[in-house]
Amino acid sequence: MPRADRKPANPKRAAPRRAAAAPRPDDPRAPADPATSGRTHAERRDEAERRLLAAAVRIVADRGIEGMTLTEVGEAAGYSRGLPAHYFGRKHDLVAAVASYIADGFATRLARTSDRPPGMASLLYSVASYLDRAAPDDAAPTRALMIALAEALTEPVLAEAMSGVTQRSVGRLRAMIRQGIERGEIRRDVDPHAQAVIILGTLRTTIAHWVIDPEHVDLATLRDCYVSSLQRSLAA
Amino acid sequence: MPRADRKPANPKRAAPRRAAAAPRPDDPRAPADPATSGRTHAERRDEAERRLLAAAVRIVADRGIEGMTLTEVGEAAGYSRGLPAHYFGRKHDLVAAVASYIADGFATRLARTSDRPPGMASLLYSVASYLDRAAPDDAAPTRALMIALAEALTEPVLAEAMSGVTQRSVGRLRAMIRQGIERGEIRRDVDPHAQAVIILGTLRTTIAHWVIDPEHVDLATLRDCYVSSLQRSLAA
Amino acid sequence: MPRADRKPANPKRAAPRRAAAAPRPDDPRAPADPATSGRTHAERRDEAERRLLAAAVRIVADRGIEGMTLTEVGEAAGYSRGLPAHYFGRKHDLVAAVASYIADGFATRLARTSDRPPGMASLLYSVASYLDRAAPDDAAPTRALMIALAEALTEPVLAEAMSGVTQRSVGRLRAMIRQGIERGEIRRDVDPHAQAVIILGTLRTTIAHWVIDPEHVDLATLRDCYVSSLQRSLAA
Amino acid sequence: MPRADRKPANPKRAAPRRAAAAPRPDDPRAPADPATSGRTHAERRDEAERRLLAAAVRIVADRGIEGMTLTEVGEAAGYSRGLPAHYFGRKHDLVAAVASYIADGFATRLARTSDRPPGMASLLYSVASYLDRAAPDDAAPTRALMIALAEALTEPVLAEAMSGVTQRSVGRLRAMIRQGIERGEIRRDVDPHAQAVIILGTLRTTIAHWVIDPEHVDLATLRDCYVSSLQRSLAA
DNA sequence: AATGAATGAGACTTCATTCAT
DNA sequence: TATGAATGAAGTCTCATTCAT
Repeated sequence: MPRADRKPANPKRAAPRRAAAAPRPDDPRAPADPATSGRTHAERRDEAERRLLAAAVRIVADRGIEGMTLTEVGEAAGYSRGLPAHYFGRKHDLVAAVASYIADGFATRLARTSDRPPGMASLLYSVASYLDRAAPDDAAPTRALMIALAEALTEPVLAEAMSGVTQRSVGRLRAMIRQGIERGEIRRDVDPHAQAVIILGTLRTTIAHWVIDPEHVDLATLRDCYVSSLQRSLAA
Repeated sequence: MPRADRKPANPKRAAPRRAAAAPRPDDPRAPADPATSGRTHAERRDEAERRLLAAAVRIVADRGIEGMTLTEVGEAAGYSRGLPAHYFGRKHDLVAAVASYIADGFATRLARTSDRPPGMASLLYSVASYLDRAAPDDAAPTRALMIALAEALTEPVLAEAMSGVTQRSVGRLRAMIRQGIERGEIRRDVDPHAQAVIILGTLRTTIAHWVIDPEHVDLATLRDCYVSSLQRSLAA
Repeated sequence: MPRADRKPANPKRAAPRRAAAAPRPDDPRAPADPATSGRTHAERRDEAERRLLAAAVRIVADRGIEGMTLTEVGEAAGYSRGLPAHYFGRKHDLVAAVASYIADGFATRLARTSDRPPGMASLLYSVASYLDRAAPDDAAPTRALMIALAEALTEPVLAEAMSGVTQRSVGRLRAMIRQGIERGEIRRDVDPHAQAVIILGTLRTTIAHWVIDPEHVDLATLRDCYVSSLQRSLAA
Repeated sequence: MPRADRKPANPKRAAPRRAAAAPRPDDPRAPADPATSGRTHAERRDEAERRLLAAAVRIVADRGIEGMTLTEVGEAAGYSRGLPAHYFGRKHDLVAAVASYIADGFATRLARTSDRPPGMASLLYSVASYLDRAAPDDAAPTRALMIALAEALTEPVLAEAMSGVTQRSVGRLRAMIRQGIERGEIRRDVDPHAQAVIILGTLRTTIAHWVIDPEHVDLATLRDCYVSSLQRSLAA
C-alpha cells in the first residue's frame, strides 16, 4: 500500500511555495503595495519579473552563474520552480537578463551627478563616490557585478553585457579626462582612453579586494589614497 | 587552442591509446621518446599526470572550470576518459591540482629578472614586462590564470591556490616599493603593502579587460600610460 | 578564444514517453483509466509514485537492492529513467521508501482478523493464515520481504524498516501468547517474547524455504505440521 | 611543472602496502613462521591466498558481497590492489572462494562433538550449542555466514556454496532425528528431513534477527525456549 | 610472485526544458 | 498567470578488468 504522506526526497522541494501574502521585499525599490489582489496582470507580471531578477542577482553573488539553478531562482523569489522558465525561456536568456539587470544598476555610477566643475574636479569626485557607493549595507549587487565581470571571461552572454557597462564607464571617465586636458588641468600627454581603462581597472580591483576581504580592507583610506595619487599623476 | 585530432578512427581499438606518434608535446620539456614501452611505472605515471594537467589548463583557458569535464581532460591528454578520476579522485581535487599547476607557472613572473637597479626602476620594469608578457603567441596560460583568479570568487578550492600566487606577487612588488622608499625614490607616505595590492590588482583587471575585449584595449599604450602614471604618483 | 555556443541537449526532442496504452498494470489494484490526460497533477503524481514503488518491489524481488538501478525502476514502471531520481532524490531514499512499502504490505499480516477467541486459537489461526497468504499467484511481495530482511544485515536503512515490521509482528504474537497463558491454554513457563521471536523466525524460514524452492516444498503440509507442533509444544 | 609529490586523491590508495615483515596474523590458524624469507613459492602463495580470504571474510561481514572491492581485499590483507585479481581472476571467482571459505568454517558446527547419547539428547545439545556459539568475542564469521546465506537469495554463485553447508547441516540434524525415532524418543510421524530443514532455518533466522537487533533478542533465553519447545513438539 | 597503470562500462545525480493542468 | 509533472542529456565517480613492468 503506497504511503500517502510521502514527499519527494529532494530537500529543495520542501522550500516555501508561492507565499502570495507578501513574498519578500527583495527589491529595495519594492512597490508600496505588494498585495496580490487589486492589480493588473501587467503589474503582477512586472513585479514577478523584478523579484525573479533580484533573487537571481543574490544567488549569482553567492554561487556564480553556473551555481544558479532555475528552480532556486523561482523559489528564492517566492514563486514556483517553473516561473523563471515561464518568463525567460532558456537559462541563457535569464542569464542575459540578469547581466543587464546588474549592469543597469551600475550604469550611471560614474556619471557626474554633482555640481562640480567638469574636468579634474568631476573626475576625482566621481572616483571617490564610486568607491563610497560600493559599501552599502547590502554588498550583493557589487559582488554580483564583480562575479559577472569575472565570469564574462568564459560566458559570452555575460561578456556582451559587461562589455557594455565597461564601455559606458570608460567613456564617462574618458570624457572627464578630455575636459581636464582642455581646461589645462591634466597633462596633455595623457592618453584619455588608456588612462580611463586604467582608472576603471583600479577602481574595480579595489572594490573586488574589499568584496573578498571586507574585514581587512578600509575603503575610505584606499579612496583617499587613490584620489591623491590620481591627482598627482595627472596634474598638468 | 582547439584540438586537431579528436578520436582514434577505430572505436573498438583494443590496443592502448597512447599513439606512438607523440600525440602532442604538451610539455615544453617533452621527453624524447614518449613511446609506451620501455618505461617504468613511475615514469608513465608522472608523464600521464603532467599531460593531464597541461590538458586541463588548456581547457580551463577555453571554457573555465565549470566547463571542464573529466572526460574531456582525459581525452585531450591522449588517455581514456576515466584516467583523471583515477588519478585525482574527485573533480574537486583535480581543480585544486590544476590551480596549483597554473599558479606555479606564474610564480616568478614578477621577480626582478633584469639588471635594473632595485627600487623604482625595478618596479616600473616589472610592471611593464608583466603587461608585455600577457600577450605572447600562446595566451592560454595567461587566460587560464585570469579565469582561475576570477572563479576563485565562487570556488573556495581555487581561492586557496590563487591566494598563494597573489601573496607571492604582492610580496615582490612590496619589496621593490620598500627599496624605492629606502633609496629615496618613492614618497615616504606610501603604504608599501596597500600600494602593492592595488598595483597587482590593476595589472590583473586590465589584462582581464583586454582578454575580454581586445579590440578596445591596446596593451602597449596601456603599459606606457600605466608606467608613467605610477612613476608620477609614487615619485618622492 | 570564445567558447562555442553551448547547444540545447536535444533540439528535436522526441515525444513524451508515457505510452497512453497503460504500459503495465503493475499495481494489482490498477486504476481503471491510467490514461495521461484528464487527471490532476496530484493524481498523476500519486499514481506515478505508486507505480515506481511497485516496480521497485518487483525488481528487488528479482535482483536485490544492489541489483536495482534507478533507470530500471523508471522504465519498468513505464516512465523515464530519470523519474525515480526526480521523486526520491537519492537512491538511498528510494530504498527507504521501498522498504516501508514492503513492510506496510505485511504489517497487519499477523493481526487477528477472524472471530477466533483470543489466545491459543487466535495464535494458531494467525500462524496458519500467515503461511496460507504467502502463496498467492504473485510471490514477488513475499520474496521482496525475504530479500529485504536478508539485506537488512548490510544496509542500515533496510535494517530500520525491517526492524519495525519485525517488532510489530513479534508484538502481535507475544500478545496472543500472553492471552493464552492468562486463559490457561498455554504453559505458564513459556517466555512470551522469546517464544514469539521463535515462532516468527520459523514462519519466515518456512516461507523463505518455499520461496527458494517452490517445486519441492508443499506449504500446506508444512502449515499443518507446524500448527500441530506448536499446539503440542505450548499446550498447558 | 608537475608536482612531484602528488598522490592520487583516492584515500584508499594511501593504505599501508605490502608490509612484508609480519603483516597481520589475520588467520587464527596462522602459520608459526610468517617471515617472508626462507619459504617456498608454494608456501608464500598459500599464505597470501589465506590472508586474502580472511580479509575478504572480514569485509563481507562488514559490508556484504557487493560492498567488497578487490582493491580493499588486497590492501586489507597487506598486499597490493592487484593481488586478488592476480590470484582469483574475476570477482565472481573470489566470491565463490570466499563462500567456500566461510562455509568450511561452519562445516562441523552441527556435528555431535559431545558425549551425549545419540538421538534426542544430541539434537537438543546441538541446537543449544549452535545458538551459544553464535555470539563469541568475534562475531565476524557468524555475521559473514548470515550475510552469505542472505545474499545467496540473489547471487547464484553464493547459492551454490551455501547449498553445500545447508545440505551438510540438514543431513546431520536429520540423522539425529532418525536416531531419535529409532530409539523411540521422537514421534514416528515426524518427517526427519522436513523437520531438519525447519530447525536449521529457525536457528539461522533467529540468529539473523539477533545480529540485526541485538537489543531486543536475548540468545540465552531463546536457546532455552527453543530447546524446550522442540523437546515437547517432537517427544514421542 | 607481485605491483600498479590504464581502460571503460555503468551507476547515480543534477537540471534545463517541455508540456499539461 | 502560474504550477509542477515528466523527460533526457550530461556529468561525476566507482570498480572490475586487462596488461606492462
